[in-house]
Amino acid sequence: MATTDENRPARPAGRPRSAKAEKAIIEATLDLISESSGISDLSIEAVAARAGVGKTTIYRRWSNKEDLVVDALAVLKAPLPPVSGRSVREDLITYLEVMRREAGDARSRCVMNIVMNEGDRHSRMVERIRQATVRPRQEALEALLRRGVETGELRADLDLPIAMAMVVGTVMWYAKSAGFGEAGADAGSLPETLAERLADHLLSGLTPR
Amino acid sequence: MATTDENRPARPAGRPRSAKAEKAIIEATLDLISESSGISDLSIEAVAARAGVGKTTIYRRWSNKEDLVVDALAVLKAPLPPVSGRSVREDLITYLEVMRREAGDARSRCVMNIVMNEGDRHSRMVERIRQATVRPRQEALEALLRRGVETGELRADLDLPIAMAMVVGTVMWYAKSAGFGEAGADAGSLPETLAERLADHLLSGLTPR
DNA sequence: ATAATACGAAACGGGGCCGTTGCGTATCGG
DNA sequence: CCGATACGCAACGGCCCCGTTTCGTATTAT
Repeated sequence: MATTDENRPARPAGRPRSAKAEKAIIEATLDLISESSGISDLSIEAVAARAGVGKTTIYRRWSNKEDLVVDALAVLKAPLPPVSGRSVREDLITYLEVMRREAGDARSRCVMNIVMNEGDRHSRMVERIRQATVRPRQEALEALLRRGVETGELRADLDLPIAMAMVVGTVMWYAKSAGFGEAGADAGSLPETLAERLADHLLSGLTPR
Repeated sequence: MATTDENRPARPAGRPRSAKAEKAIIEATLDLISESSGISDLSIEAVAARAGVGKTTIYRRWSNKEDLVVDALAVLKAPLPPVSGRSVREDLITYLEVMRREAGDARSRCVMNIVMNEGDRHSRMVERIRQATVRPRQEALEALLRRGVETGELRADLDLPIAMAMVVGTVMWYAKSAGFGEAGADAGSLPETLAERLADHLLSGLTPR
C-alpha cells in the first residue's frame, strides 16, 4: 500500500502549476478583450503585464492567442435560466431580462462583438464560440416563438427570422444607444423595467391596439 | 487685364495633385476598413499598396490615419431620401428599405461597426462620424415616430427610445444573422420584400391582432 | 538532499508598421 | 527651357509584439 495517491493520476513530480496565475491570466484576457476592439489588438505581452505574470507562464498553458481567447470567453457562458412555460410573454421577459443584464456587462458584450465582427478573420474560433454560446440561446428563443405560434399567443403568420431579429436586435441596439450619450462612459446597467417594456412593445407593436 | 486666372485662387505652380490617386486611396481605405475589424488593424502601408500609391502620397494629404478614415467614411454619407409623409407605415418602409440596402453593403456596415465598437479608443473621430452620419438618420426616424403618435397612427404611450431601437436594431440584427449561416460569405443583399415585412411586424407586433 | 517542474524577469532575432527622407521621373505655370 | 510641385519607390531608425530561450528562484515528490 503506497501513499494516499494510490491510483490517482499521479501528479507529475515537480512544482504544480499555479491556479492563481491561471485565474489572473484569464481575468486579464477578459478585461483586455472588452477594452480592446477585435482580438488582433489583444497582445500576449499585455495580458502577461496585466496579470502580473511572465509570458512563459502563458505560453506554457496555451500555444496561441486563439486558444487563450476561447478558454477565456468560455468562462462567461452563463447558462440560460429555465423558463416557467406559463406564457410566452412571461418567458420572453425572462430572456429579455437576461439580455438586459448581460448588455450592461462589458465582458459579455464583447462576445457578441467578436462573433459579429471577426467571423472573417478567425472563422474557426468564432464558430466554436457560436456553437457554445450563441446557438443555445438562439434555439431557446426560437422554441419559445414556435410554441407561441402553436398556442395562438403569437400571430399565425409570424416570420420567425424577423421575430428573432426583433427580440435580440432591439435589446442589443437599445443597449448600444444607451451608451452613446456619454462617450466612453459605460452607461452601466439598463433600467430595471426595461425587459417588461420591451416585451410590451415587441408583442403589441407600435400601433394602437 | 491679366490671364483668365485674374482673381481665381491662383493655382500654386507645379504639378497638381492627382485626383485619380486620391480616389484610389479613399477606395482602398474603404475596402480595407470593411475587410478589417477595427481601425487599429488598418495600416497606411496596406492602403498605399492596395491603392497602388506611395506612402508619401498619402502622408502629403492626410497627417494621420484618423483624418484619412474620416474623409473616407464621409464618402458613404448617402443622404436620406425624402419621405412622402402620406402615412407612417409608408415612410417607415422607405427608411427600412434604405437600411436594408445599406446593410447589404460591407462598406456601409463598417460605419456602424466603428461607431459602435470604437467609441472608447477614438472618441473624437467617432463623434465626428456620428454627427455627420448617424445623427441625421436618428433625428429623421424620431421625427417620424413623433408624428405617428400625434396623428394617432402609433400608440399614444409609445416609448420612443424603445421604438427607435426596435426599428434600427431589428434591421441590423437581421442583416447580421443572415450573414451567420455561411461563414465569411457576405450574404450579399437581403430579400427584396424585407422592408415591408419588417414594417408589418414592427407595427403590428408579434401577437395576433 | 535531489530531481523535477513552475515561476517571474529579461533578452533574443524576426517581422510589421510607423512617419520621414532621398531619389529619379512626370507634369504643371511662366 | 526652368523652377516648382507631385509622383512611385526604396530605404531609414524606431517602436511594438511575436514566440523562444536563458536565468535565478520557488515549490513539490521522493
